[in-house]
Amino acid sequence: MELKPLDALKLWHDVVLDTVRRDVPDLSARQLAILLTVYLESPPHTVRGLAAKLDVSKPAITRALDTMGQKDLLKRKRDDTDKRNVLVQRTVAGSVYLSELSDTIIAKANEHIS
Amino acid sequence: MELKPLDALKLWHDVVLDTVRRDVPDLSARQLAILLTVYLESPPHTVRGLAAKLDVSKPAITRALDTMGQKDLLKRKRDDTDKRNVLVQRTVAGSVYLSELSDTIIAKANEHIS
DNA sequence: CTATTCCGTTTCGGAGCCGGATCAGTCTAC
DNA sequence: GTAGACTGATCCGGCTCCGAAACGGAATAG
Repeated sequence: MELKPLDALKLWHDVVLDTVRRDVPDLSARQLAILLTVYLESPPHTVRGLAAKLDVSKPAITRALDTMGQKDLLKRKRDDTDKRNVLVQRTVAGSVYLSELSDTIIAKANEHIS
Repeated sequence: MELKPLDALKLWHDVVLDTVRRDVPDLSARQLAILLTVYLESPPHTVRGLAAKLDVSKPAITRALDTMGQKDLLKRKRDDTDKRNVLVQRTVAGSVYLSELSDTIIAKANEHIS
């Protein structure tokens, strides 16, 4: 398998264009990074941990969790063992959203990679 | 070659995370879509054409050209044959930016696709 | 118990982006 | 030449997001 520079950009172009057009729900790069991190990396995920991993401020994470939580893509849960912590958890809607994104990527990839 | 759903998401995760961290210059999804369209699709590129292709308003394109022009990623040029039109053209800095993006995508892809 | 540290949230002023409506400039039909 | 169509840019009020600082609650050290 071989992914050439032009193919890589075309793939990115097609997927980004797709997400821009069907703007529901449109996530910022940060929000998407948070969503993907929570779904792909092993728990637990805390606000502080996510802020450190993405190298952004804590309020930015809190706000992203607010908006994505409102869209049911993610949910908060208090840590019972240490009630200062907030654990970020997955939802069904979030899984569906990423599943669709995955489908889009694969579909576009098949057009460019051979 | 085979790109599985999980691989696709991991690839997206790695690249998005990379772009979020090195935030200079951070482009919105729309801006990136414009940039990729101008560099990948055949000219000419007008404000109206880009607005139609991305399905966004004209002011959004004008503003995106302002900010990306300020960063030298893109430049405007009046159409000599029809002076109503503005032709969006490529720059060296824009090519470099996309080249680096391409490198990142390929590097991450090689970790996930086998 | 008290002081300190750590956590996530909220406040604050500021900056950026949004689309609808409108504008000035250009081209075209007649 | 004049009316109309069409271009990209600008104005406008509104909305979102930003990070630094301050906050309340929870855990920890002494």
